[in-house]
Amino acid sequence: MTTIKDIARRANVSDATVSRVINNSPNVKPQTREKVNKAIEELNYYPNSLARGMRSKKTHSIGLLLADITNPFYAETAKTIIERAGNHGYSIILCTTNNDISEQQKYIDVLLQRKVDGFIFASVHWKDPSLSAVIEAGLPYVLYNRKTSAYKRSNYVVLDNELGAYLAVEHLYKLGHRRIALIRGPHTFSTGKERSNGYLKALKEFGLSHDEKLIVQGKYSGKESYDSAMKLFNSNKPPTAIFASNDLMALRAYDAALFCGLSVPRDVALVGFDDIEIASHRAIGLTTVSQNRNLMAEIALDTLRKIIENESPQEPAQVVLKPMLTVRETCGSQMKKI
Amino acid sequence: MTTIKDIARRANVSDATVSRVINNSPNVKPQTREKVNKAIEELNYYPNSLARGMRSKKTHSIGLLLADITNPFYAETAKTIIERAGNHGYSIILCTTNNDISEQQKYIDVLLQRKVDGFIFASVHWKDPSLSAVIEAGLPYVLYNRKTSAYKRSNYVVLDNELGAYLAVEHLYKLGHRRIALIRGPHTFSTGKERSNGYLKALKEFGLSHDEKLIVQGKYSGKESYDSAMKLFNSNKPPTAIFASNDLMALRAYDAALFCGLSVPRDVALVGFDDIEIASHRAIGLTTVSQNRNLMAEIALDTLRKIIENESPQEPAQVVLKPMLTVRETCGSQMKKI
DNA sequence: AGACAAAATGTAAACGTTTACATAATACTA
DNA sequence: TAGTATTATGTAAACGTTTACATTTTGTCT
Repeated sequence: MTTIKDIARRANVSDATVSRVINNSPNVKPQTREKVNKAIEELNYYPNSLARGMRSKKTHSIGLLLADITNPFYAETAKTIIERAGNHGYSIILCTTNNDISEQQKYIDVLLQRKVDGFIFASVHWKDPSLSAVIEAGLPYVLYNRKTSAYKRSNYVVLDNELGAYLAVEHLYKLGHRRIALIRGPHTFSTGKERSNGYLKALKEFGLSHDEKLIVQGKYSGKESYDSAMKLFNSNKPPTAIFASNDLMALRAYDAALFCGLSVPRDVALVGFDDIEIASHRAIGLTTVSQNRNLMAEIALDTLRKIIENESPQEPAQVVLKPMLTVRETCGSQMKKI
Repeated sequence: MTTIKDIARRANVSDATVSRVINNSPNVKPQTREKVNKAIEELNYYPNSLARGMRSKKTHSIGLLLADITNPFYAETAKTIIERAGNHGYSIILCTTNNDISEQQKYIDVLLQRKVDGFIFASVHWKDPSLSAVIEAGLPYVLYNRKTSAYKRSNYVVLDNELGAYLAVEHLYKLGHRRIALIRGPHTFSTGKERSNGYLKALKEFGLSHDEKLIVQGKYSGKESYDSAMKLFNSNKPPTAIFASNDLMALRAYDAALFCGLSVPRDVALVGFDDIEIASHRAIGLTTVSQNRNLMAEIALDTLRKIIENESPQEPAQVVLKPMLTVRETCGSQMKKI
């Protein structure tokens, strides 16, 4: 391993000067800089991040905690974050929690040991004690997509989920649907809760009765939503439309509908949430609540970077983005006459 | 920050003893161990990974380089790797290269500075000089999915892509198809090349003429495959079946077919490669070459871990897994009579 | 040319561990 | 019980940087 000392010896300067060159310190004679760079080149030297971090208390690494990287929503936002971080000299340590708080806790501990400069969470629960370790350590963090009740002064960037859900149901209502079901996401997450709220709000506003039979459970990934949709279709008064709390769930419902021999949208209309890539495929054509994912991820990263680099304990950045409805084929323009 | 010294003082032992406790060294009196653990508990101490890595030359971190995390194939394998690594005390630093060699080179440099214990690559090109830095540094690495010609003695775990493609074309042939097109992946990757080879081999074997007009270009992600499929459909002798080099490309072709008013599989049959999650959705039903992704990712990680932990420079581990064809709806069981 | 300010460089400590080696405590043997 | 082997603990150096401070060099002004 060639170290800063080797360079120093070769260039006939002190370690400190080499360090100055590496760090682009202004006060170094151009001639010296050149000498040092030459030695660096010749010996194929690159600095040791561990030693740097050890001394300077900055590792230029960020912990990113996601529920599930196979959910396209997270994959796409992670991509944005990783690339943007890389462009600014930060590396991303990626951890996936499977929505398990104790997993998250475990990863937070690991990342604290690794001395990350900050955290980005897209994995928090509404009740989530695990952030306390981060806060005690005094490390900056930003939440995206999901908020938590545990720390009101968190930095976050989220969507107006209630509005999104409202728009979805409104659309269905205007198409003539009156029996609109909800496959709700887990209420242990702000997204699940808020989207359910938006659904209920719309029902009330349009004078539709709140029928508990039309509300079924789902998880954001996995097969549960499929079974829940089946339950809806097999009930004695099935819905004419379904709003699902995310696209993955909507796709499961779609799958279940096809299994039941139902046609979408003729027999049942479908709206999802997230606008993942596949939603726009012509074989799917999922109507969905869309959000500017890139923007969300960008804001999350930039906010964190600003906090890390300024160290200024300003007011928490709390951004709420507005969703819009992207209309495709799964709702049709007419509802089936019953 | 509470350090090992604080613990030592509190427990009335030396730093070395604390270190021994932390590292589960055998030679420490149970009573002492308890004393130390108590102090650790009380002061809420956790060791500093940077300092550890600095001294012990092991960071328990692994660099994972992928082309594109939004491709479900990579997302799913990454998930497996991240989780499995976490279970063994390793953290994953994730980098995405967008199939750009210079990006890859850049990330390799960063990861070398960060003193990762090893690399996992699913991003290598067939001609790929960027690994040389890893090899010079003497760090272990494992390739998965793609091989490279640059280093014959690399550890890798890949699929028998040629066989996979052959199976796909064979299936189409047996269904009666004689004009079978290929949307080929970039030949700058082993996967693209090998899958094309399998296609050609099958053509030859079944006595089908090799028609260059039936072979079009695609990239593994992005819209290019859509345009290429359009070209096929708009030609004066369109194919009755298409084999695409991965599922994402097959989905693009599917989309293009629908845009052209073609029915799948009545007007055109479709086979993909990878068997990503959405392929099994009933609205899609993509026939595809499937592989045991979990297995591939598991082997990749376990192989790397073994090398890291044994340090033994054995024979390179070179694993080739066998694919199988998963038949769904996009081929039908009959071809259209022309 | 001399005095002073500014710029460039050097020195050495510090960051928080692990580890080779030395030493002390304990257990075992005859 | 003395002598020895074994186990437990301590000491101090080392890992490769950065940085506060000290020192030297260079430049500016009269």
